[in-house]
Amino acid sequence: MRRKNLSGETCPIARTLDVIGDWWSLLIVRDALRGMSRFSEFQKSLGVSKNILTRRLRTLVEQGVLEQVPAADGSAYQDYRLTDKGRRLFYVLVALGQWGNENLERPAGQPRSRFVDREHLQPIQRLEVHAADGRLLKPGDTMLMRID
Amino acid sequence: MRRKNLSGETCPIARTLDVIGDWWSLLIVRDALRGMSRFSEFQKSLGVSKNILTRRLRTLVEQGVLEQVPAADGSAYQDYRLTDKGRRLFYVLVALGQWGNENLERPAGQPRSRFVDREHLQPIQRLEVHAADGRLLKPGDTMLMRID
DNA sequence: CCGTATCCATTCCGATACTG
DNA sequence: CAGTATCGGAATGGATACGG
Repeated sequence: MRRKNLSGETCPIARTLDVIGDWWSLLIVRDALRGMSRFSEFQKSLGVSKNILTRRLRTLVEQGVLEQVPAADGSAYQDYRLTDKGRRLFYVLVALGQWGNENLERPAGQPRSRFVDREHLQPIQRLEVHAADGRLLKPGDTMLMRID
Repeated sequence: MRRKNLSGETCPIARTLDVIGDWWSLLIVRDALRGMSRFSEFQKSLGVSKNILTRRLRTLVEQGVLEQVPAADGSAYQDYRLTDKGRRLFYVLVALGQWGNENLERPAGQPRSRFVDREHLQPIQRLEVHAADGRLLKPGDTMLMRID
């Protein structure tokens, strides 16, 4: 049988995973956040074959995460740009990157790497989760899922 | 050919995706954050077949996201508990959930759902990213990846 | 340079049947 | 209840060749 379709789930996490719950999609968004927009840039950065890059870009466009605009350099092709919706995946990527930096071994001799905002060159220090009453929530706090 | 192994990448996002960059893993962690620990609980919640649940649980244990402890109720089986490392995926799940709630359609008639901390019953209000100089970073700020 | 079209290998997922 | 074993179908990823 085929993989389950989560788009009808109540849980927003499940619905999100249905959209970008794969590997390449999030890495493409990462590169787009770093300013990449051309097919060849993504391909070079990811080392992925062209046919599957095509497929991923297409579904990201279909889902409104990316949009195609005529290339800025006047070439016959398209630029792939993040939509606002796609740009908001920023938080997801920061969370993934922070978890990796703090919880996974770096391969020997590899430096650390993280997002920096281009204007002020300030690296990201931390990610905070605030409750409705203003308190800061920590990973240890027991959670449940509430239906509003 | 087989899928690329990202565990040797410099980018922490890529390394993280190598560990939990699939569907079921993150949904299992979600349920574990909600307090689930038993095989049957996960299976019922996820609607996944038992053989693949077994596989996922095993790899999550291997990667140190879950650990097996003797069942609290004295039965012959195991409880699957989040390790600290696994518990820190909290931020990733909050980010995914927030993105889903704010950027995806809910299926018709479905209510909203989100994490609430069990003690104070406060729902999560927002997620913030702070730069090293204290400023708040927004999705629109252009980012680049810096190697430290 | 930017893709599309094939083809093949592998992996993944689900159903089912079985065990203690 | 908590798995394991096996099977088949589907989706995925990669190599490669081709076309605008």
